[in-house]
Amino acid sequence: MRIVVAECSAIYTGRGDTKLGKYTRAIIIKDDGAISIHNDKSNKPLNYMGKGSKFTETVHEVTGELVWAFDSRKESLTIILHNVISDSAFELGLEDAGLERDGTENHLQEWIAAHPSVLGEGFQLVQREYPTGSGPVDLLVLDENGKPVAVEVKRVAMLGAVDQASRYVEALTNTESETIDFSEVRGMVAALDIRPNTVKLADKRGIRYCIVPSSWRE
Amino acid sequence: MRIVVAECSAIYTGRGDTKLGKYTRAIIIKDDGAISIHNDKSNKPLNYMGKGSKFTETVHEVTGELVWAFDSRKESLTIILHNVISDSAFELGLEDAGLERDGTENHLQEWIAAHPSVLGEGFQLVQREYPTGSGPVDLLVLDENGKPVAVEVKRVAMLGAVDQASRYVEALTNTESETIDFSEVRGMVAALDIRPNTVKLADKRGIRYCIVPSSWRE
DNA sequence: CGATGAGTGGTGCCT
DNA sequence: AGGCACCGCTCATCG
Repeated sequence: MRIVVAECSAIYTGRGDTKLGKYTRAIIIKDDGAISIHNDKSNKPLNYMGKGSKFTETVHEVTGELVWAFDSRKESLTIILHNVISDSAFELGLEDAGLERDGTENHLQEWIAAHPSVLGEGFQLVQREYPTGSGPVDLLVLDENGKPVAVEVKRVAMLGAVDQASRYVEALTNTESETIDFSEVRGMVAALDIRPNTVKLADKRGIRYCIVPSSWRE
Repeated sequence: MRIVVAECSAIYTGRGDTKLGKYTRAIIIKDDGAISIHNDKSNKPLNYMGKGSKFTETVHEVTGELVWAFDSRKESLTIILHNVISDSAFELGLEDAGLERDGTENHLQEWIAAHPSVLGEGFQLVQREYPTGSGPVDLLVLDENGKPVAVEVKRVAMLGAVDQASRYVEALTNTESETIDFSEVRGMVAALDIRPNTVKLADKRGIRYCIVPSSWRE
């Protein structure tokens, strides 16, 4: 990892276009080729480029300043180094095992699949990631009457979760299946937290919802 | 900006839970209080904490290692410094003007507002960011027959864009207004690029769509 | 402070 | 490689 502190400017073109005026910033170049420009605020870099870009260093003909260009297939980032203040490198190694996550939506989905009764008395799991014409739904379950319910799982449910559930119901209705009658399929949102506006929208759409107790991991 | 290179471990609890095993990494502490832990791959930090967390430094009773704790209302990040390799600070200043963007969705929205005929012959702008009961819609326009159309603007439209348009139509239908009759309001997606599945969903929902020519900025 | 949506979102999974 | 949805998304904005 190389860290260059310099007064610099930058221009990016690609998915969008951005310009960065002259100021002192830190430029971080990682061993895998990823590069980012940081000021002294927030975690996100101002400009960046993923690994795999082609690096070329040139010297500006007139000013004599260093110009760094990072080019990939569809994007390019050009940095002008007006004044380099510091340039240091550190050997971190590349075998970092990285982050272990727990309590993700995927874990929550697994847990609900194993405990379908939290969704309602007598609910039974049919399948996780059940395919619909509009992407797979997190859980397909049968309610106490044996009617299918498409369940969208979220840690925090907002409006988009109800939209997703609605879309799955829309896609499943009129679906032909040998084992399940989808003519009366309904939608449901299961989450650790559901926002009030989201509840309102769910009610309006006839989408049910279920709050999973926050102690679910025990 | 302070950069500490150290062999470290970390534990995060909050929105999820993560663990970071012992390895050499760079810890970046910015002047606004944001902190992030980086290995030598990719631009994204492994762990991080936004500005405004409370920092406390303690010494582990048994091992004598430094322990850094960053706590905010709902989250906490604890870093154990097993071995500090380097510790340096740079003065970058806090007046950075930051990034100037161009070609954003907002610019596209402005442009369409100024050129409503790209949406269709005889279309007229009513208002940008028109409030609905479900968030403001990007553009409210009148079609060639004077009927209202709620337009969701995207650079690249995917399924969610159709969901948003649907939600605005749903919220506007039955809306009382002195100047506009919303009983027949329709939805529309305007974008530089619309994915095939998104077109299919729009057709099914009766949401119109419009592809803005990529030369729009000229 | 919560609510909502943009972003050069990134990243992983599946077709 | 493209489509699609999750992420401790982060961040700005607006109420």
